Amino acid sequence: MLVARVVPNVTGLDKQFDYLVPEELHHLAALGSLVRVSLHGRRVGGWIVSLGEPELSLPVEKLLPIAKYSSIGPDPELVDLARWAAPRWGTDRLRPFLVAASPPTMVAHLPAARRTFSPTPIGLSRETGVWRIGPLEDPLPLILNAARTGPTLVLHPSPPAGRALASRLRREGLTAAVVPEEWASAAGGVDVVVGSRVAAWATVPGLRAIVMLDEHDESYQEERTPTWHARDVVIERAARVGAACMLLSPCPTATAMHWADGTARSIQHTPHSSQWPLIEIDDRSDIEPWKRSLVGSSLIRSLRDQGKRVVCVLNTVGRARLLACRVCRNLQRCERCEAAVRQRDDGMLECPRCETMRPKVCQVCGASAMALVKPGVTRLREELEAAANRPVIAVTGDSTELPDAGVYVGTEAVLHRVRNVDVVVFLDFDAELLAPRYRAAEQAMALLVRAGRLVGPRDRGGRVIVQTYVPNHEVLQAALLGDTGRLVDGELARRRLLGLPPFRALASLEGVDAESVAAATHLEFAKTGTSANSVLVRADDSMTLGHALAEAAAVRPKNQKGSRLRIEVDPPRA
DNA sequence: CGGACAAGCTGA
DNA sequence: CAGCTTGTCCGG
Repeated sequence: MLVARVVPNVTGLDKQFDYLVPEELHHLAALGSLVRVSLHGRRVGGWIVSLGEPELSLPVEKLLPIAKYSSIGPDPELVDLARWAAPRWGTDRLRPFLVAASPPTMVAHLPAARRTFSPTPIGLSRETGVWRIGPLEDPLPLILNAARTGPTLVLHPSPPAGRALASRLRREGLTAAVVPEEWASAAGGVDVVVGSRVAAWATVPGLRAIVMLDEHDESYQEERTPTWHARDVVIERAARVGAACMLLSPCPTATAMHWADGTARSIQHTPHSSQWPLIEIDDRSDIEPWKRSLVGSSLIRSLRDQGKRVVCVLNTVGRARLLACRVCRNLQRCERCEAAVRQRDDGMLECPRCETMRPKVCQVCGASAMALVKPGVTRLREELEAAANRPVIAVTGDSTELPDAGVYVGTEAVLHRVRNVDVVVFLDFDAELLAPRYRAAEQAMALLVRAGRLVGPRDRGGRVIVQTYVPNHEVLQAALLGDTGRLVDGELARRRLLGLPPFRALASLEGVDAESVAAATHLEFAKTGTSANSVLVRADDSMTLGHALAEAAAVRPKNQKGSRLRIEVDPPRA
């Protein structure tokens, strides 16, 4: 009697069930296999997560047989990795991780291996670590080196760029598979498996090396809970199978650098003067604050250079985030809750806290002439157009097809939407540098890197202009000199002092019973903001944190309707 | 999640 | 009290 424990592929059902493996499936059923089982009278899909279970929850004669074998599933190594990842990100569910590790469509047979290199027995441990490379530097040589030692997994933050990389590797004579589309080919065996975040879970037989490109990129973290991060997954995975793990980035995160320090692995530096774009700091600190406009003189020069394509970045949406009455000079606030109101695209004033709306009329004197103290993208577009003497396009998150123009303005999403750019201008970079988020500095640095790549090398005229009131900020100085290494020591010292990651672990809880669940963990926690629905929990390490959260969330009193609890471990915006 | 079943509400 | 809605429980 062979018994299999199955995780059903059903959301909201975090239980595992035992089934008998029929005789005719003995040769097929493996750890990770995708099967169909009948559960409570319906047929559902699921994964075999263990076989020959010694302690059954029910007597064998009560077990149902597995109804059907569906597909080859994740390698057993990845089922184990999922068991590690679940508590790491505060859950007891394996399902989200098994989904990530599974083929998108059923796979009956694996294709034969196609490898051009025979795996060598030599270890690659000396390659393991963080590689700081220039933003404009080609990572291909590093990838080829890794691939020469055996099957290699390459992670790229953007799926299209990952596919392009796979084509380049094929042109170099290597076999490559892009996951999840070519999951079966990857599982059959190729030289290089390429993919984005979810590729951290790809089945790669004989894995020898993992190369993560742009480790700093935030798309490596899953937005839905569990909020797993591909960087932490590949570090653990590489350690488990004895593969090399190379994290590449022009601006590695403090977490990556701490890992490199802690495991005593080498951090490689490469020279990169020519691989840094030209960054120009527009110091605005000598301008009287009440006279300031976000359209500075350096920006105006670029706008009037009709041959240049210019992208302006401002992270304020709508017409304005802060307004003052031109007559009585009072700052405009919500008549109900007193929060400062913002002006929407349609001109209405809206409270960002309680959503109360009113027309553009001063709540003190009734005048309707307003000064836009903190203007948004919509207003800036008009101002830029007047200064540029040519059309300016506002790029919002949802605008689909972009009209062709010489000048664009938008939130940082504009950096993902526009191509062939000569100049990127950050209108209010201090909002990024000084944002009240513990990762603000590295996030600001990552923005400069993205902008730098968009405009290309300095000898082709590419330029990034940064308008700021804090020109000596260490992020700006590091960017100016093309040396992000100098940032890390200070950043790590600050994080250690404040008890922040990577030295301690954080999770944010959101929902009506956030506070009671936080209390049940017996960990340190604090309310964030004004609402009791949102708390931040802290522990000495992420496993302690995750286990405590998974336990507390599992036993929480099943509250009435709408008691959704969102657990975000390693919250990116905290 | 989704089916089963029980308890609660409504209208004649 | 039939006929319907709403809530709670449970699955191998």
